[in-house]
Amino acid sequence: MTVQILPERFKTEDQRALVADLGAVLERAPLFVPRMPRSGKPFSVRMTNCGPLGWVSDIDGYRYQPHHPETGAPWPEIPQRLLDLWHEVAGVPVGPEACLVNLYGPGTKLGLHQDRDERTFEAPVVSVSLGDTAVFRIGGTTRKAATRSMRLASGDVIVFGGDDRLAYHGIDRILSGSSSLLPEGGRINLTLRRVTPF
DNA sequence: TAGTAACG
DNA sequence: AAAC
Repeated sequence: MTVQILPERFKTEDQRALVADLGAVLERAPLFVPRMPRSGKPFSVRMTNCGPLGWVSDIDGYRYQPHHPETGAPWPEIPQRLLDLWHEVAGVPVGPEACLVNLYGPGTKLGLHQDRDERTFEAPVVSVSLGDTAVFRIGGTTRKAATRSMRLASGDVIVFGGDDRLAYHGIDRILSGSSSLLPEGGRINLTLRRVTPF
């Protein structure tokens, strides 16, 4: 098992500081609704990004690009405390290039998927949970592999590395009202990724 | 197949 | 009815 869980890696004070950092990101890079390739069906999660590259999905497919799909502006910088986290836990001599910001409200789900649009899988994916607890599902590296459910609470960090870098995972449900961290409620997930080889 | 719906 |  190379999925590493760091429970409550961020205490309340640092979680609040992260939320403030994200407020600045959201001002410059508004949330957008991703859509499924081909069908154009909308996701229930809303997204934005920070970093040199951002992950987007629309009718043309999944990809990383350097600009916001609606404003055309470059993504804002990744907040320093997230860069610090990466350098502490990722175990690679380079920084992350993308930080996907996912906002989950009540009823938001994200189906089982792999993070596989990067051009390198050498670096792990580092994920931070903030706000309401999520019912998270994780499986193996094939769709048929058994899955298990676990809860992710505010401040928890997961590192997907090694054999589990390509593990299928998703969000079954958000436990609304389980945290008071976010003024509007809901959950934010931050996903730090290296996109290009190093 | 990062989506949905129907079924048991 | 919700979860799977």
